[in-house]
Amino acid sequence: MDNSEDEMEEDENEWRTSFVDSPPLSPARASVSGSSLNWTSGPAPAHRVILHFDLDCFYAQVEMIRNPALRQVPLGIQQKYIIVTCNYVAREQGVTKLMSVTAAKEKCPQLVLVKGEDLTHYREMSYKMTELLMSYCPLVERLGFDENFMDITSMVERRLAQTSETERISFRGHVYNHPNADVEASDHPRLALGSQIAAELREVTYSKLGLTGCAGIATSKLLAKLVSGAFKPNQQTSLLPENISDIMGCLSSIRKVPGVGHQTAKRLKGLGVVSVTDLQLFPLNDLIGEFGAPCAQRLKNLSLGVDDSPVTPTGAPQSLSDEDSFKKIASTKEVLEKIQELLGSLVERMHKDGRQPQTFRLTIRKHSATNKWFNRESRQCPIPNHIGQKVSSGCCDEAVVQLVPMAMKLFHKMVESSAAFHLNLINVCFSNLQTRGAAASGKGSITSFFTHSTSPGKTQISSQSQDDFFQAGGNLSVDHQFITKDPSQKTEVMKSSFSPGQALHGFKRKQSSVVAVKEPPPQKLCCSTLRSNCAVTNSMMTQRLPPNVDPEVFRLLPEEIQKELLSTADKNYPTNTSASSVTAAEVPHSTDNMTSLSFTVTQNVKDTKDTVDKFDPSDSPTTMNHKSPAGQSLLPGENVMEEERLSLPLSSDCEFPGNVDPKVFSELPVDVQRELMAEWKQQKPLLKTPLIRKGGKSTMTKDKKVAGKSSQTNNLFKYFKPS
DNA sequence: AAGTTGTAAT
DNA sequence: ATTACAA
Repeated sequence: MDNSEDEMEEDENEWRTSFVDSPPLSPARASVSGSSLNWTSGPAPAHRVILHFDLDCFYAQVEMIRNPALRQVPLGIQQKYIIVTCNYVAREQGVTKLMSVTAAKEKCPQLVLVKGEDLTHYREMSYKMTELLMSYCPLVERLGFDENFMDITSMVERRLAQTSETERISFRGHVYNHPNADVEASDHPRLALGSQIAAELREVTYSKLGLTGCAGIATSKLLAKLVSGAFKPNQQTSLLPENISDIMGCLSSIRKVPGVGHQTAKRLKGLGVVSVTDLQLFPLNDLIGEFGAPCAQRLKNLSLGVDDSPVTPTGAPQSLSDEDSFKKIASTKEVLEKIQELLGSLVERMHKDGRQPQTFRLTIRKHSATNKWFNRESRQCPIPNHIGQKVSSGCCDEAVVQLVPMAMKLFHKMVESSAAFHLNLINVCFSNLQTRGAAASGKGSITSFFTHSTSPGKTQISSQSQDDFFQAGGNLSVDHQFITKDPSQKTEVMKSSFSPGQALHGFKRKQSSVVAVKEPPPQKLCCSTLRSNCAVTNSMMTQRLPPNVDPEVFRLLPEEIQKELLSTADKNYPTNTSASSVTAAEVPHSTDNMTSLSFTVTQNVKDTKDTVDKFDPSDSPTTMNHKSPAGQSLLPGENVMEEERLSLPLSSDCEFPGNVDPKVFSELPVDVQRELMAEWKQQKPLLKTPLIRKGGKSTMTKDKKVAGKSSQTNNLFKYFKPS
């Protein structure tokens, strides 16, 4: 324990070096371009402030938003025979994650199950979360569907600079190992400000998306992640440097250290290393012998709570895959059918993404008595251009037809189909995703965004740019001037990746955030509050509300849900005014993925289905009434919405140029909307360089970004039956 | 471990 | 192409 001082010392140094060193690696190219940026010339932050966000029982939350009646019952999300997650009502009754369905039903006979094999809704909500965070600060890294890291160092520094000496800073939420709030926040002003930002972001995700979650605030990804789970659910915790050794020491085994998986743990065990302290004290040289220098050093550092890995913006996914597991597939015919089915939905998803896949991979899992888990084999091959084009251009059926034989070839490379075989799983995957489209390079105005929807291939906002977009001070316009292309870069062409109607996951917003905002935010009172730039005004939305929707109810919904409803209203509403809020039906199958996304309850719940049905949809007004999480009730956020409503011109006030899709328009950040409309009024385009850039770490390898977001069909309207 | 994705390193 | 790791 007397080496804890040393650890911290070391950590401090790590921060320094990492701050100096690492930015040039990833986001830094972006910064190179703006060599004159004030933030680069300003004092370098002493250390980073990293947030880790972790949404509460994510799949269950999404289902509870889709059907609020589920909020009051024990709910489990079922994939095959497993409860992958469950809500807190179920947890109180002893249900846990990854419990078998039978065990869960024993523990909790009234458990309501929702099938969760189709990840569409989860994926969509997940990207909304990431996008929302990105609208405040571009340095967001996803970890799975329900976690995000964020490097808010520059945001914190800015707030710190704005904070007067005499102002008293305090922590929000918990502080690890300081149960009585006996913390002198002024000793840790950056972390304290980080905790405030975290709290505001959690409020915003609740008000806009209806999602609750935990946050950890610390000086590295490792620590932020470790501390975020200290208080659950829906709470946040900060970790002070003097408590690093506490939190590391508390871990029951090295397996708890993020980055130490099953295999690593086994090898460590072979060396007699089982606890975190074992690893801390284990001779580095011996460790190197087993793992090699880089890995060994990293492991040792992790055990000491040292992690200088940067938050690497994730962007659009690098691969899309679809898979299914099953008891047994033993004939070529079944294989073919399964592959066909999987490809059907994968190709459709790929098409919506808009990029063109260049590599196809087939993965299988063979049944085997021993080592039942982790025997996946795969084969991959290039996709001929003409087939890839069919995928991205939407000739899905034709594409599938041509892909199936390719897949079967790969299959035969792995399985002697003359002999008997027994498969447990099949996975199909597109990777090497290429941004499609010819370019339209220097579209000066972002209006081009609508016409041929520029996709920010590797576009990366310079990291500092619009974080704190709405911070007070009103010096906002400053940032944007810097968003110029790096002349030294090849400044690749902005590629168009999707057509206006297309729905993609996405990061449209990324590029729009690059737009300059001429006027400072209307109010000063937003000083300490976060404001999102992606709002659609309430009034704008209510105008377009279908007649059977109670505006009152509608207004109470999270903003994103409202948008989603609106975006699908035209399609769904007229035909689909349907009735019951809960349909008890078996999820048909994956072909149904894209078409009917209606909520379903599985058969095994027939017994409890009545319980659910009892909840009249007309309850939704109350259930959906999001009050702020911790009962903090009316917060800055409310004012913000008010402000935005007041300050944003309504869509009806302004004629769109013919080539502009109002739907797309409505999804833009308010500021961009405002600006566009100003532009249209004056008919004089402002000069906005779309900015491309990239260069990230591995110059070439990553082609991130792209995509817009998907507004899937969905049946949320059924919760708004006119009462 | 179970299930369905995704990334990174080898 | 495969393994490891993560949620």
